[in-house]
Formats: sequence, structure tokens, C-alpha cells
Amino acid sequence: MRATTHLRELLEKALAARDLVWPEKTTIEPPRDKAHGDLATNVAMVASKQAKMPPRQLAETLREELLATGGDIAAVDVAGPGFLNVTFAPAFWQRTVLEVAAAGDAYGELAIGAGTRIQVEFVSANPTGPLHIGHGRGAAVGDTLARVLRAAGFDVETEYYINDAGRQMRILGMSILYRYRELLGEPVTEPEDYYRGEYVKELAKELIDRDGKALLELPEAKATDVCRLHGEKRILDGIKKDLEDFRVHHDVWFPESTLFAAGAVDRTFAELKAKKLAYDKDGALWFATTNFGDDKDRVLVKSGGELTYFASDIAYHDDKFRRGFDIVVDILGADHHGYVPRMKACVAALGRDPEASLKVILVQLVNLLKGGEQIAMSTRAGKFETLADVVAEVGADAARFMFLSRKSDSHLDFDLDAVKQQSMDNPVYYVQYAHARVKSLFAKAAERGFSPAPATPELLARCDTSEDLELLKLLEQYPDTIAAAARTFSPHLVSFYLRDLAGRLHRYYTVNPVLTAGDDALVAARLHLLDAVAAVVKNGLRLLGVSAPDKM
RNA sequence: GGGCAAUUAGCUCAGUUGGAUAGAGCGUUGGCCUCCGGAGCCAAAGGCCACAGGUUCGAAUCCUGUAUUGCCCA
Repeated sequence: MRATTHLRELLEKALAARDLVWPEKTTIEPPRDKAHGDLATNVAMVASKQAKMPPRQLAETLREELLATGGDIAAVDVAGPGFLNVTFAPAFWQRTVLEVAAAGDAYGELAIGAGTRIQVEFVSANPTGPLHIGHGRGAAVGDTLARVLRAAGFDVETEYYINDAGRQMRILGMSILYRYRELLGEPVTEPEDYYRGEYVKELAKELIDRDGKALLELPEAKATDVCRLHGEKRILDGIKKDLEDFRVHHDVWFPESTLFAAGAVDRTFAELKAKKLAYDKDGALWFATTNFGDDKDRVLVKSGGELTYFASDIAYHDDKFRRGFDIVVDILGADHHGYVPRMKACVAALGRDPEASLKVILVQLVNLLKGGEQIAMSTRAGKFETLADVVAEVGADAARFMFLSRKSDSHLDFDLDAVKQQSMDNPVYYVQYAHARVKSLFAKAAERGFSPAPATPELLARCDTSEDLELLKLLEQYPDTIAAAARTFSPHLVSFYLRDLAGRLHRYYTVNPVLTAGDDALVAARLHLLDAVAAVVKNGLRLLGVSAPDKM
């Protein structure tokens, strides 16, 4: 971050001196090949037309100016079609240690999101049963994304939307009532469509304990209602606890029913009608989503007067924007991708730019495996591995890291046996081990009564091996990683970065002795460097919601 | 029948929003413990980036078509 901004400032100044503007397509990035310096830029190539000069010639003049600034820039090469390869002086990189030490837990925090309010809505599973492992992935992605955005300076609020008003909830009530009657020995016929999970029986038993046979005396609809309310509350409490155990936090729990109570749905319909975006046809109310690129118009109110789930979703998003969010993030299961164009249309109809203000993150389904064999899942049939079971079995650390180790929209095989195993199939231990190793060094240093001299540029100049510099450069890239993860809504970048950093540390550790390095100054310098590494590992793991133990 | 996504090493996957000789882990093969934690490190082998065209200084990346796979919709 420091390196790119510094170089950019220098280049901008050099261009301005020739009355050239900074081209949008300019990139400044670390090259793949280390032989190409610390940072490479294509600025001479993209500005060559503007400068009326061949790329290589422009690059040559920029090279002179960069070198003339002296100090931090050690070398500049012109390469290939006109790349500028810039190498910084070791002292520039060594300063990173001081930066990390000064910022502490805040190292990596940015201001790129300052002044932007953003809401992340995730999980939002119907309270009809416990969360399963697929919800767990959405939970991990959403929670970490929120943490990353917060670190990048956004004003973030997380929310869980409770679908408590629809058909699924009625079915839940009915399912509980069925089990209730069955348990009391009443004659029953098995409903066609109901929740079969063991937990439904449990809920029915609870009602028997609480109300005895009272529900049998009530009219069917009333009894179903009692069952539904009881089930909803208990299941929701369970969901809240499961999420808490998974270190996932929602700031707001938003029940769908409040939209109706507050008249939000009617208000949104009125607004759409006023804009001539909603119309009556065949006794139903339609929303003209084709105006916004959907492939057909969608029904809001069926001819029987029943609202579609889409109707409340529009009102819900309307409500979100009325609450003042600049950006709204929906994290959805990938099986709902058909829903995206509709929601974009809906946002456009509400008078917003859908590309800028609605981000939809699709989370692919999880293939749950046990010893390489697939486990089938279905909420209806009551066959699934619950999130709580998985967390109890493999631990929140391993589960979260696993979920965050893939792009969210790619398929994920989650093998319980592999994740439980403390091996390289399971990189969480690799990263945590890096942290524990450093901490153990400090414990050992203290044991030996060694207290390192304070970190100064002079002392840190001793960190001059190639392993030192690689580690330093990686530390310097941490804020860039946060920026990229926030900008592209890609929390997995953080876990990839941490794997890199941990690998670099393990390599360093093997090659460069620390406590046995020789003179006290060298020992101190290396300790300060590793302290910075541990701090960054810890900061990164915190964003992932994974612990950074001192001992393992 | 339409629509959305995916296709990169034997396996699982990255690839910084168009850059230089294609990256990691696992697996395989071969090395490293008189040394701060070997839950570690080093090295090697392994690739027509699904296929065919196009766009430009330059394509795994963007466009079109084809094939295969997954999902959604009627």
C-alpha cells in the first residue's frame, strides 16, 4: 500500500510536469517474476499516445526522474515493450516493521470505505429447522465480508431477514401439530408435505409439557398457529445460538411480518403503481420487470389475493434503502441465482442504480463428504448434518477457514474427516502454527532473560537477507489485500494471503536462526520482524473469525 | 426448449478486474533433525489454461460459436 501509493505519487508528479494526465488504465503491481523488481507499472505504455512518444522512450525519461528523487527508490529498469520495473531500497521495506508495531491491531485498517453505509444481509434461513452446513458457508462468508468491509473503513451493519410470514411457516405449524396429535395417541393421517426431522417431534413434546392436551380442544387453524409460534421461537433461538457458537454476528434481526404490520408492502405497491411499473392483469398485480432487463414480468399479488414472496422482498429492499444504506449486499445460495435479475430490476424501479447499490454474492452449495463419500441432505426429509454438529465435530476455526478458502461461487467439497485431520489438507493449522511458532520464540527469549533493544531503522537494517526482504514485502502488501478483498467483495483473498505469509514465515524460520543468530542486535532485529509477522497473522485470522493461539 | 455459471498440473483450487517464462496445496519421487516447536523446510517431475475463431502492441482473462458439467425457469 505504502509502496504503490508512493510510486504513484512520484509518477503523477513526473507526468504532470509534462502536462500529462494520469491514464485510467495504469496499473502498478508486484510482478510475478521477482527479477522484475518490487513493483512494475505500464504507465509509459498507456500514456505513450498522449505523450506523443514511443513507450520505451517515455519510460526512459520517467526512469531518470524516478532515480533523481533518490532515497527510497534504489533501481529502475525499462523492460519489454515499456514496463518500468522499480526496486525499493531495503530501508523502505524495513520501515514496515515500525508501521505494524505502531498500528498494532489496526494495521491493515483503511479509509477507502469512509462515509459509505453498507448493509450485509446473510443466512436469512427460514426458521423451519436448524441451520445446516450450507447455511454455515453463507454465514462464514457474510460475517467475514462484514469484518473485511469494516476494516476497509465502511460503516457496516449486518442483518438476518426472518421469513416468518409465508407458507413454509404454516407448514411448520402443521408439522408440529401432526406430531403433537400423534404423540397423544390421536388418530392421524400423515400429511403429504411436512417437515419430518426429529426436532419437530421434540417441539411437539415441549408443547405437551407446556399445554398438555389443550391444543386438541382448539380449532385447527388456531392450534396450528400456536404450534407455528412455538416452533418459530424455539428454532430461531437455536439458530441464534448456532451462529453465536460459529462466531457469526448479526446486528439486526428483521422479521418479514413487520413489513406488513407497518404497511410497507402497500406503500411500495402504491409507489410502483404511481410510476406505472405495476399493473393489473387477469385479476393479478404484475410488476413490469421487463423494463429493467428481466425476461418477463413478475406477479406480485396472485389472483386469489395471495402475495408472492417477491412482493415482500421488494418492500424489504425498499425498506433497506429508506434506512439510508448506500450499498446493500445480499448473500444468497447459488440455487437462487434466477432471482438476481429480478432484484436488480426491483432496485432500478425504486430509483437506484442497481449496479452500484446492490451487490449479490452467490454462495455455491456445499458437498458434504465423510471419508470421501457424499452425504445427502434435505431439510424436508430431516436428513442433514447440522451446522452445530459440524462445528462440534471439527471446531469453528477449521470450519470457518475451510469455508473461506474458496471463492464463494465455486463448489466446495467439505470432507468432515479431512477437516478434522490436523494435516496439510487443512491449512488452518498451517497458518495458526505460524503464529504459535513466533509466540513460542518470544516465550523462549523471555525465559532466557533476553529483552530486545527497541526497534529503530538502524536496528532493522540488520534484516537484510533475501528471506527478510520477502517477508517484509509481504507484510507491506497486507493492506493491499484488505483493499482488494473489500473492493471485490472477496473474503477468500484474506485466507490465501495468510497461507502465503505463513509459508514465508516457515521458510524464514528454517533458514534464519533467530535466538541463536549471534549478536544481540541481530537477534533483536529478527524478533521485531517476526513480531510484526505474528501481528499481521493475528489480524488476518481475526477477520476470518479464526483464533490465533499462542500454543498449539 | 430458454437462462445463469463453470471448464487451468493426477486431485482440490488461486490467478490482483488485458501484462513479461502459468501459481499454490495435496499426491508422487528424492533430500534436510549435534540447531529457537519436523503440525516444518528444500528440490524434481507434472500444462495445447475444454475446443475453434475474433478484438490489439499483448488474451487463462474481453467478444462470438461449439462441447461437457451443475443450477434455475416453464
